[in-house]
Amino acid sequence: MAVEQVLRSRNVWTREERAILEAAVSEYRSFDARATILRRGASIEVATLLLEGFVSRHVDGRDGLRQLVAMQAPGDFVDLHGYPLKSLDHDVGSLTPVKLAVIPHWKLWQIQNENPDLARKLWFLTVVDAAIHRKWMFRLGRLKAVQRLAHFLCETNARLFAIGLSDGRRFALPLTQFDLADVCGLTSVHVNRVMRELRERGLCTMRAGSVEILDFAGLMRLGAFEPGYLYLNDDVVKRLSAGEKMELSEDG
Amino acid sequence: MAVEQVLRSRNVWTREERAILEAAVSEYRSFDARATILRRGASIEVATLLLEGFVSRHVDGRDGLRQLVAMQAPGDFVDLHGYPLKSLDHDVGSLTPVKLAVIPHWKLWQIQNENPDLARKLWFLTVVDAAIHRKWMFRLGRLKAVQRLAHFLCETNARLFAIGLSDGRRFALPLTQFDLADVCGLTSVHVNRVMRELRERGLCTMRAGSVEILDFAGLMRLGAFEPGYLYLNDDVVKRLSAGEKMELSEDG
DNA sequence: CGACACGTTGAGATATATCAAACGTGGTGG
DNA sequence: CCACCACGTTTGATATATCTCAACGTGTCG
Repeated sequence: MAVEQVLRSRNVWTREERAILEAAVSEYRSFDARATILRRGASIEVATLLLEGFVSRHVDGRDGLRQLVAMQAPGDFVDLHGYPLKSLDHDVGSLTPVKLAVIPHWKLWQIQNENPDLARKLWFLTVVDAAIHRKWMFRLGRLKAVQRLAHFLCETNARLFAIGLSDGRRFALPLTQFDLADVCGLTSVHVNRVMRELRERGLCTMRAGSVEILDFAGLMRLGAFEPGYLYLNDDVVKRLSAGEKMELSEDG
Repeated sequence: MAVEQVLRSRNVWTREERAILEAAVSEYRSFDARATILRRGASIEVATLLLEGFVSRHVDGRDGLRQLVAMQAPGDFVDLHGYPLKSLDHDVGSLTPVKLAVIPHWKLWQIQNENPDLARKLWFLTVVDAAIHRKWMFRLGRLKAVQRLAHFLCETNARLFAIGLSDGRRFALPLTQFDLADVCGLTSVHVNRVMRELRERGLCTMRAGSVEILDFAGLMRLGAFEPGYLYLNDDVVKRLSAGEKMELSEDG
């Protein structure tokens, strides 16, 4: 059912693998918006697949300093890093109401023993996370505020496009300007001014949790965005730059 | 020989696992300082273990913008992410003269099939990298310049201590102020002023590639450094905070 | 209607970048 | 041995990006 469905979006799983993963689910969970799903340091024994909604992974300092280190969309595992690590170094929280599927680590261990091919795909997902982390470091360390926002919006558009949650130009993004600030290492006040600049330059608007990209090429140029690091399928990238709407394939 | 040796430092490998990894080495390589080891986008078929020297992993933008995303020390794999990814999203270069051991991906594949326990330890290494990436994001996004340097120096001290390359207070760090700037998302001019501040506050000095931490507790406090995200052994962390010199164990 | 969360704007403060120059210092060639 | 150069460090003056503090607007929900 739901798991099978959500795993179709990315083109990485075979039908058989989707079935194995679905069979490994021990439990389904739901959370309200803005709930804490996992607290840093807690030891964990399950992996969590996001079925619906958006999840944030963030590092908190004292003084209420918060840095988002990842935003997860449906089809993503939110804490797969916890399988080799045993406990997480950061917090996980819901941005919207979410539905999750829970897979116990011991079932992943079983999968690892019986199906190394599938194991390597799970490993792959965690290193793609790491690749995205690296781009975020570049963004935080070397881009100006307006470029950081531009880059993040391009990235989000591409990722959501790949799972059918963006048509290539518009998508729902349930983040406040405070959240965007925590993504980009800025204050919410400055995010507000930068969003105005993006609007005035005719690149992009965001109102009521809904993003519309008016000039994707211009936004990509401004944010120095190149999608390679997302490790999406070539055809997705092509359709995205062509502005076509993505069709979900029936099998991988 | 060399591989066996360098893998002893971290306490993660059993003697047998070290032997398996050593047997998987197909080749040894050396590079001069400041050489390019791997270029972004190149497809790769081998994993590389660093035996001697320091390696940088960095993302380059146009305009010569560079952001270091990791610094690797002996015992680290420099491109293990490339095994699931097939091609890397970033560049790898030597900071000093380096010696490397090369393990073909097909041997890792063999290991993955025959030894899932060892496979999970390799996976573990890549997700520890990701955990460090996340802390670097926090550093870049939410800490001030002086805190970023303080945090990086604490981190480096801890990591080098764990492999016997720091006595807990002093270590060789072959980075210029330009490199430190690329680590911390700053300019080299500002790094210079911040290093002076650290010196004047009696926290830390760095001359001729050699770091001396004068007040580790103070430096940790300033940089909000907590070593949990490094996933070091508890006893290493204890000895580090106690200021003891680390002994290398004979077996893991 | 009031309370609350979020967005918007302004004025002024501060951290960091930029540009420019001088200063070691170790190596190299004459 | 000196002259010179390449490279990294140090310092100063000024520019700019971003933050901070404060206020006000706007929509939603009970």
